[in-house]
Amino acid sequence: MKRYNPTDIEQKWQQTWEQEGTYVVDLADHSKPKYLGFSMLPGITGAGIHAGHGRTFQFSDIKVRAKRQQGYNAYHPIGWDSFGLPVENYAIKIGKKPREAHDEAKANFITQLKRLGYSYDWTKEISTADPSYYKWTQWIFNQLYKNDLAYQKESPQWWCETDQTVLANEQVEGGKCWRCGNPVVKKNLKQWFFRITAYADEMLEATDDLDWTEMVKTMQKNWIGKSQGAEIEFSVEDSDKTIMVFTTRPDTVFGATFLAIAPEHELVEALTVAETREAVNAYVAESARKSEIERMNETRDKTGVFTGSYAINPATGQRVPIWVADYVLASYGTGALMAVPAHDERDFAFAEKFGLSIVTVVEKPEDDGEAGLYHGEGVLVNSGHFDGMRSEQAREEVVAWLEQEGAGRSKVTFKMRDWLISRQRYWGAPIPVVHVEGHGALPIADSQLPVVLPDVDDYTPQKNSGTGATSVLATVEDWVHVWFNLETTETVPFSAGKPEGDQWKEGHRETDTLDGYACSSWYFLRYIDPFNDKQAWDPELAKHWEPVDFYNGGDHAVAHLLYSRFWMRFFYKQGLVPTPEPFKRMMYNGYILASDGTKMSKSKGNTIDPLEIMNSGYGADSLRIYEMFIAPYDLDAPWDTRGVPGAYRFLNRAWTLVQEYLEAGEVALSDDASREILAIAHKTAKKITQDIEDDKFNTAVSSMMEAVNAYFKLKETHGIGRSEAWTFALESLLQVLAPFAPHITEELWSDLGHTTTIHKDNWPQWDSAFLTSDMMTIIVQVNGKLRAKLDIAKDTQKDVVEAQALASENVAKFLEGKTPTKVIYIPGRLVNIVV
RNA sequence: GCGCGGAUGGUGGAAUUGGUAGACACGAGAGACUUAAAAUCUCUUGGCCUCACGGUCGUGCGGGUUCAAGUCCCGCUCUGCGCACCA
Repeated sequence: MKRYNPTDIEQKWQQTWEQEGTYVVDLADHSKPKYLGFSMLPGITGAGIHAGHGRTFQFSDIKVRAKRQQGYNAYHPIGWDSFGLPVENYAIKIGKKPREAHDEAKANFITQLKRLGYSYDWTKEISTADPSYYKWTQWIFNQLYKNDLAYQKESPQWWCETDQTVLANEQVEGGKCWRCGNPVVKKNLKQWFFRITAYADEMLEATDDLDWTEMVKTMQKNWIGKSQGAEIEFSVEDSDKTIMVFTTRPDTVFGATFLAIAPEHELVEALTVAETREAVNAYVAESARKSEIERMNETRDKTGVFTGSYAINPATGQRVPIWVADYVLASYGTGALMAVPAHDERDFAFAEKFGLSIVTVVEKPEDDGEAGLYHGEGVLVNSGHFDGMRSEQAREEVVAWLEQEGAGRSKVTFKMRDWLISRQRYWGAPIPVVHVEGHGALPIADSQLPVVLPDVDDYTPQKNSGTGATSVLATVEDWVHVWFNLETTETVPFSAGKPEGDQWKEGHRETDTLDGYACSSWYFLRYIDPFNDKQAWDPELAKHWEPVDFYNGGDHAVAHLLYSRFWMRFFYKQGLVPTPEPFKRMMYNGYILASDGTKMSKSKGNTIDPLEIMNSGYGADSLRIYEMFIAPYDLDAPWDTRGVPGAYRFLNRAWTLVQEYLEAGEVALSDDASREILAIAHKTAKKITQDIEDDKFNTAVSSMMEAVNAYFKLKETHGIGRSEAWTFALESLLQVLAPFAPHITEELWSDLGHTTTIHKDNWPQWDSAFLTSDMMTIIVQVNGKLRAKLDIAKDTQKDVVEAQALASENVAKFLEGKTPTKVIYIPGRLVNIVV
């Protein structure tokens, strides 16, 4: 009998697929329904992938393979997240130039991915660091700029001293840099931003309707962080100045007994009186010295200092002291708040510490134990003509009243900030802008894109330290220094000499580069038109191919997915894409943990290299089966070294079935035997189809194992060989197994005499006639406990079933002669006898 | 602190969404084949009582609803993840 040798057959079929272009897609072919699915763009952060990454890529492979077999024009594209900090830091680590380090590592990635048998269309591979790609990233920057969604602003921003660059809010994780893990500090810098907040509200609203893993949706909603509230204006006593505060509880305005403003607030200086000047200056200086992280992580002890000024509470008309306190964030709301110590924990702590007055304005329900502080809803007191009103209602009425008085209005505030996209690092797409003295920062004409990243010998950020917060590009004089045409927005090198005309001005290129996340926020659109040199993509193709039908990954729950949604929404408004949301289905998958239960990581040396598993003789298919079988997709699961051999045993049994079938010749089966075999075949085909649709890959595998086990038993009782039933059973098994184990199924498919690939237009049709039996199993319970089972004809009437249930031996024993008080019959399922 | 999950055999995990708890796999044990081993095949495998038939307990803990609860409700414990002085 022919033996199962994965190494031989896998290599053979991979070559065949490549030669025959099995997975190559004609993007212009719209004759079949389309299916576009892939996993998050792999980044080059090391020399290759580990088993956990492999699992991630396989989810989309299975989804797309199944659709391809089901007759779709199914496209599984691949590309590389080549630009950005991860790649550059990897290059620094191995002491090579980024391009070189990237290309070398990429070769390993390709070897691994090809060996794993993913059905990528390799002819359409893209890389975000190719000038033909980032030309369009820069073009998108220009479009955003034109639509007032890209701007430059000086403000305090997160700065990573180790990586020598600013970071977006989304890239600061618990006060640490997402790449190097070192604490970050706030620095006041002039930076480029994308105005993602312009779409905050509509993205938030669209989130609920997405078919995405719930956790990711929740995280995104929290990140956007919408708060409905009001802005209330407090006038400063003996001054024409006013302080605007934001609050979500305007109903408590009568209880606002002091104001607290951030140390960075613009009015700190003006509000400080002579007697307090020294103390305030010291406090502000100390706050500035401390990083925001320190302020956060230090004790939650409230600190602050009185400015000496008072404001007037517009509701009560009373004067309230104005304090400077670092628990007020300059970057949220208005950087100032009205403190209502009776109804806010932080304000309460502050008031207690500094002996400020506490006025209750919402009555606490009796059953709420906490003393002196109540932040729930209730009935208003001490609130003038609002007394007796419920706080929910008062919230609106107080705002209406303040509005009438000209002292406030309702206001929505978001936690999400604009997306900081400039980086002081070399390895990224240059921001296509020239600074011209007296004219500001001006984008370069689309026709002159791409602004090519110049090659430099030493790109490391250390090279540049001391020159300030700019990238190493600032040192490339002949690249930076240009003549800029104010009319055409074209540039020529400064060294070429000044062209004719007053419109040509001396300028300097922007030396910051775009965040790598910018490059990966639109690649799903380039996938559908990867060679277009006239436009980023053809909107007509986008109409056909977008949105992405299936997307998955185990990271970037906020940043990448939020940015991509923002850009897609922008493109939608520009009429460039057919939908505002990029990913129809987004599956957020768990990780493979090392066998010790910790996260797999290169630095810990606990990674599993898929090549090693495959080379040890088990091959890609066994690895693939195990990776799907190990756990449901959304769970983290520890790697078990004995799992792959287990998967191999299953494939080997499937192999044995087919080989025995081929060697046996024809076999005559009784009708009952055929029916038994076909019942399993049809049931399995249906179950796997549904499981793949529902992303239940682990139970899909176990169902196939059950089928193979059942066939092993049936082959003993009825014999195996050529026959209608066995042929259908084995062929349908191979068809549903093909997305999981593409090589062995292709080999066996060919052994069965097929001359075309199993991987296209090949999916079993199940017949529900085989799924129903004319018998049913009825569970018989007494008082809810299982006592007997009945196998009876399906059309048996209710009273007959009940009579038989009552009559069965074991049941009678438990009835102890008593008459049942109640008999419950769930048709086709169970009888419960209550005594 | 707030938000979202999770807790089922020795292990990873199933369970038609209120209806046979523990599918499938790993591990373990026994047997067949073999001079022997590997591979392969077959059987057993939640605890306790019983030669068996069967019984009994059992899905983190304590209550509850129901004919019936792993599943629903209330109150806890532990745990993973995210956000974190967001007014």
